[in-house]
Amino acid sequence: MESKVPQVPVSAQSAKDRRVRRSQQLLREALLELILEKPYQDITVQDILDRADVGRSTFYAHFLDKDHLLKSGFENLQEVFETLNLRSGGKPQSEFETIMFLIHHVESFQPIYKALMSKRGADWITQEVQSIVIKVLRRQLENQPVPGDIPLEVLVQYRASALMGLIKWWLDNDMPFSAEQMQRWFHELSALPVHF
Amino acid sequence: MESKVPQVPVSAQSAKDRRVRRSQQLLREALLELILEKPYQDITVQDILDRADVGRSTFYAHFLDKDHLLKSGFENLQEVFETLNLRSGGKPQSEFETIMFLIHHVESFQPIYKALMSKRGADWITQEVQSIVIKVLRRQLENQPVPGDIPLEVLVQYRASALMGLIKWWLDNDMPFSAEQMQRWFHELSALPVHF
Amino acid sequence: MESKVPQVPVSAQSAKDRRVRRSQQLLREALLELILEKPYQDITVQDILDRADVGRSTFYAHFLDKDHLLKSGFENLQEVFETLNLRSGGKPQSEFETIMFLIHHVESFQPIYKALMSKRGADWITQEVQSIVIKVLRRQLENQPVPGDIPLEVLVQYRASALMGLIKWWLDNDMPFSAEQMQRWFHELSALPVHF
Amino acid sequence: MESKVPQVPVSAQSAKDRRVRRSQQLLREALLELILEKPYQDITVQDILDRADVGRSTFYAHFLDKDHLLKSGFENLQEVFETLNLRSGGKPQSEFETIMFLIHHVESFQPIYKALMSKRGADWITQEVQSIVIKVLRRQLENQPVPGDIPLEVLVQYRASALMGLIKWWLDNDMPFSAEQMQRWFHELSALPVHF
DNA sequence: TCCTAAGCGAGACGGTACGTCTTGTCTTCCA
DNA sequence: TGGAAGACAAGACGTACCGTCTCGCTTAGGA
Repeated sequence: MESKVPQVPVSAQSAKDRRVRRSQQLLREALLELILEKPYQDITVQDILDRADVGRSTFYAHFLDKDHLLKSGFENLQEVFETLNLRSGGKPQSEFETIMFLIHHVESFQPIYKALMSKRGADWITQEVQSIVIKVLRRQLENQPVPGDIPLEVLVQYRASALMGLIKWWLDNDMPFSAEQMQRWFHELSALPVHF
Repeated sequence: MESKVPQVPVSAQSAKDRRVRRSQQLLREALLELILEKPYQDITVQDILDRADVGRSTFYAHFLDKDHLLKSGFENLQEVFETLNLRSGGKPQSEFETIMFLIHHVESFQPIYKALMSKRGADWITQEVQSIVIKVLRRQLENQPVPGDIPLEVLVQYRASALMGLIKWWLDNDMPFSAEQMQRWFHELSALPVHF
Repeated sequence: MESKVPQVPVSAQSAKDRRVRRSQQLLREALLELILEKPYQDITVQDILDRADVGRSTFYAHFLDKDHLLKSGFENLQEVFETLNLRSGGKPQSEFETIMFLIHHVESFQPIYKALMSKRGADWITQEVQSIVIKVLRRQLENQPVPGDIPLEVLVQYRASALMGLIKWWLDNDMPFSAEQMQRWFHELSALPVHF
Repeated sequence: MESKVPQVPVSAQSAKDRRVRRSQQLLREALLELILEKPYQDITVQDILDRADVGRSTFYAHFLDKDHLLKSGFENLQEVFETLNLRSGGKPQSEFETIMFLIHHVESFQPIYKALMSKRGADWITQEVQSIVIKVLRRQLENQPVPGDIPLEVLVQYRASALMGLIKWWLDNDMPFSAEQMQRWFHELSALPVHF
C-alpha cells in the first residue's frame, strides 16, 4: 500500500526499496505462519521477529503494531471487491451475483480466511471484513428498490450479517458444503419467513 | 448468582457471605461504570480496584481476571432466556414470539447491552451473547420443520446472525426505531428474497 | 510474658486464660517445628497458622509479629543468665566462671540454639543473644580492673564477640568438640597475642 | 568486575556495554543514597528505580533482586583484600600487619561500611564481610604456627569474630577513636587472658 | 575505487499492567 | 462477651510485553 502508485516502473525500483519490501514480506509471512500455530492474541511481537529473523526496530519502522502488520496483508481486499461492480464490461451486477461472488471468493482463499476469521484469528479482523462486505452490499443495494418502508441501511445490515454469519459458520466447521450449495441455501433462506 | 436457589432464606446467610457478595458487587458495578467511560480494553484491573475501593487480592480471590468479572455479571442471562420456552403455561412459543421477546429484552436492558456490545465493550461479549441466542433459537427451531434440504444448523446460524447483526446496528446507532418497528422489519426482511 | 506474674493461683485461672495460653503455646511450637524445616526468613505467618491450626486474628491478638512470637519463647533466657551472678551464695563469680557457664549452657540447650543461631535462624536472634551476653559480661567485667587505658566497653565488645563467634562456629559445625575443650581453647586463645 | 581483565582497551568497549554499565552504576548509586536515608529493609525496588530513573525491566535484566544489587557493589572488596598478601614486593605480611590493614581500610571507607553494617544495613552484609575477613585471616594464619593443640579454624574464627565485633562497635559508635588507637588496643586485648 | 547514506540486526531501555504473595486490620460468628 | 475465623486493603514483588532508542554493520549508488 505504501507504494501503491509507483512513479517509476518496478524494474527501476532501488535496491533499498527491494530490501524494505523483503523485510515487510518476511514479517507478513511470519505472522501468517504463526497464526496457524497459535491464537493471534497469544502471538507477541517478539515471536514474529524471531520467526522472520528481523530486528525489532525494523518492525516498528514499517508497522505501527501487530494489528497494522496483519491489516497490511489485506489492504488489497477491498480493491478486489471494488472491481466487482465493474466486471462484465461495466454492467452492474445483481445482488445475487454479488453474494455469489463473495461466497466463491472466500472459498478460493479458504486457508487465509479460515486462519483469520476463526477463533485463532482476531475479532476485529472479522469486523473489518464485515465492514467491507457491508460497503460492497450497500453500493449494490442502493441501486435497487427496497420494498415497503424498510430503510436501506437496515436491509444492508440484515443481509450482510446473515451472509457473514453463514460464512463464518462455514469456515469454522471446515466448509462441509460446497460454495454452490451454500449460495443456494442462502438464497432459499432469504425467502424463508419467520414462523408464526 | 452463585446461589440462585438458596436453600436458606437470605436473612440467614452468614455475614461472611454477605461481605463476599458486597465485594463482588462493588467490583461488578465499578467495571460497568468504567465501561461507560472508556473502552473495555483500556480499563486496567487497577482502575477497577480504585473505583470499587477494593484490594487487589480481593479481586483475584473472587475472579480470575477482568474478563471473568465481566462474564460473571451475565451468568443469569442464559437463565432468563431459558425461561422463554416455558412461558405461557409451558406451551412452546413460535419462532416469531421468541425473536420478538429477544428484541424487546434488549430494549429493556438497553444501557447494559449498549455498553457491552458496542465498540467500547469487548468483542467476545458479543459472541457470548450470540452463542446464547443461537442456543435459544436452535432449541426453538428444532421443533419446527425446515423446508427443503437446509440443515437445521445452517438455518439457526443464518437467523441468529441476521438477528444479532440487526440488533447490534440498532444499538450502535442509539436505537432510532422502536422495538416494534425493528421486529416488524425483521419479519419482512426474512421474506425478502435476494434480488436476481 | 503477658501473664508472667499471675495475680491468682494457677488453679483458679479461668478457662479463658487456659485457652489463651494454649493458643500461644501452639503457635510457639508450630514456629519451632517450622524452623527445623526451613529458614526462618521463609516462614510466613500463614505457615505458622496452618501448622498451629489457629486463626489469623488469634495470632495478632497475642503477638505483634513473627519476630515477637519467636522472642517470646526466650524471654526467660536473660533471667537465667541474671541468676549467674547470684550463684554460690551471692558471691560474685570470676570472668572465667561466667564464660565457662555460658559455654556449658549453650551445650545444654544445643538443639534450640542450633536452630536459632544457625543460617536457618534469624540474624537478629544471634544479635539478641549477643547483646545479652554483652550485658552479662559487662556486669562481670566492671567489677575487675582493666589493664592499661583500654575502655571497659572495648574490652566487653572484644570478649563477647570472640566468645559468640567461637560458639556460633561450634554450633554451625555440629559441635565437634566438648564444652570443656572449647572453654580451654578459649582461655588459651585469650592469651595468644597477635603475631608480629 | 564483569570484564576485569579486558582483552581490549576500555576505549574500544562497545557502546552497548557502556550503556549497561551506566544503568548498573546508576542503580548502585541510587541504592547507596537510599541506604543513607532509610533502613535497607524499607527500601523498595521502586524506590531505587525512581531514584536511578531506570525502568523496572532494566533492573531485573541486570540484577536478581535488591540484595544482588547491593552485593554487586562489593564484588571487588575481596579483591582488595586479596592484594594484601602480595604487598611489599610479594613478601608475606605478618598477622599484625593484616589486621592493621583491615582496620585502616574500614576507616578509609567509613561512610560505606557504616551504612552497610549498621542497623540501617542488612544483616547478611555484615556476615558477607565477615566471611571475607575470615578467608583473608585464614590464609594469613595457615602460614604461621598455632601453639598448643588449637585447630587452625578455631583460631581463625576467634580472631575474626573478635576483630569484626570490635570494628562493628567502632562503627556503631561513630568511631570515637582513631584507627591507630583501635589497632593498639586490639593488640593488647589479644594478650589479655581471661581473669580467673 | 572509494565514500556515504540508509536499511538493518541486535538488544538495552523506560514504562505499564499483570497475577501472586504476605502482612496486619477489621468484622462477624460462636461458645 | 471475648477469643477465634478468615475476608479484606494495601502494596511489593518478579514477569511479560510494548514501543522507543542507540548503536555498529552492511551495502548499494554516486563521486
